[in-house]
Amino acid sequence: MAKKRKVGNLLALAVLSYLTREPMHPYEMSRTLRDHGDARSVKFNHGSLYMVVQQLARAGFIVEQETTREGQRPERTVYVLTDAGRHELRDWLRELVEEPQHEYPQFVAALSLIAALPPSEVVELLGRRLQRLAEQRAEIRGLIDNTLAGGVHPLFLVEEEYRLALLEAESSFVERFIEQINHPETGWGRLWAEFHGEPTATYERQES
Amino acid sequence: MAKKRKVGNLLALAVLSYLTREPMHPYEMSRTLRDHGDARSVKFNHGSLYMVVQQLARAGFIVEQETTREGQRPERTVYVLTDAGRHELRDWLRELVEEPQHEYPQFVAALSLIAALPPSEVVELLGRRLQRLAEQRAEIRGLIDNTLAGGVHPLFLVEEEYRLALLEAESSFVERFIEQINHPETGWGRLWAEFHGEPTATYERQES
DNA sequence: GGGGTCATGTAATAGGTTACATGATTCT
DNA sequence: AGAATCATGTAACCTATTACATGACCCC
Repeated sequence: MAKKRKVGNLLALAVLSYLTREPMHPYEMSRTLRDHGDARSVKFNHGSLYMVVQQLARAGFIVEQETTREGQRPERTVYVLTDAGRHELRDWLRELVEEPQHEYPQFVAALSLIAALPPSEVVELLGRRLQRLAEQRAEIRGLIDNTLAGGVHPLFLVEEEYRLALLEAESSFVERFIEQINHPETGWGRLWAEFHGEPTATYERQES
Repeated sequence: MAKKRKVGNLLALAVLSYLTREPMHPYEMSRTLRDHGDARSVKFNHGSLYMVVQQLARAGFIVEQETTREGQRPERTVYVLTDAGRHELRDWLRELVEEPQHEYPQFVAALSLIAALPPSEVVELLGRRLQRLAEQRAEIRGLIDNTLAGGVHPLFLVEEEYRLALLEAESSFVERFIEQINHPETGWGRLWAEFHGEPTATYERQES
């Protein structure tokens, strides 16, 4: 499924959504992206924004409203949403909410090739990952609490709650994985280590 | 963190890893990617593979070994891993296992802008998402079971187990989210609906 | 023996990221 | 007043995706 959009970059989705509120010039979008914290959810970089705006204009989803200039600053072009644009926004959002997309997180790739590292090292690395995951969770939790304390409605933080849920799931997974490698009876570590020509002592079954 | 790699595409990681086993020509890599099912974990497309191979060669991680030709088929160039390549593979893998990377899943973006849709619709869409999530979980579960039945060691399926864990977490999250919208006392639906100028009947508190 | 599709690669195009440019403002 | 940073945009470069090309093999 997942139809091919004329403009596929998710930045474009944010732009469309901002323009439903009021016309804007690119720099203001840029500012909003960062201030409003949406840059945590959508990959953002200055250059791409101008590109995306162009693409949206070419596709007829937005149009130039006026070009103003203050003093000697560069001109700022203000854009407005068209009907087509409003439609695209809804349609796209609907699709994203309804259909889970197949994605390629880096950790998945790493896991699929992880046998290339020796198990002793993997266990160590996974341990460090657990720490970092805990830090990230704490950070998000902090962000959520602070923002809520400022009177923001929790609806505007769902994406952070979601991220948090995923991080927790990942942490549990990693813990289980470590145990599976280390388990003295049924652990995978032994075969794995042999395969690497590593000393297998750590994984040796204790025949008492 | 996350240092800048000379070749950043994860396809390159797979290529490096294949080449630790034996020299190969690009088409064989392509084949392996698909047969071995790694294309589920690493975004793959024919064109990009040749590009990545070029980049790896330019970076000195692999070198041409020989160029053979069978009959009138196009030439096939066989590549070997260099020491630098072997080193890059380990270093990269280590990083990916140790450091969780900040990523931008589509659903996160959608959630961050979801207030742009009216709550009644959102609930419906989320319901459909739940179904699809269940289907995907079933599919992965099936894949895992079949593969295990074929005698493959579970270590080579960790990435699928991981995916599964994430899908489960997402499902729970979505269920909770739906409840939060619908909850008759504390639900978010009401304010949200008003904000959209929707009839709020569904969310009206029943003052009996 | 003509129509698919497999094997194998190159070239054209579009997309995204980094670097550059330059007036304005603020800091010390 | 010079340094740093903000505001605003363009251009150059690199990456990735699609399209094109062509001989071989297989099916009916």
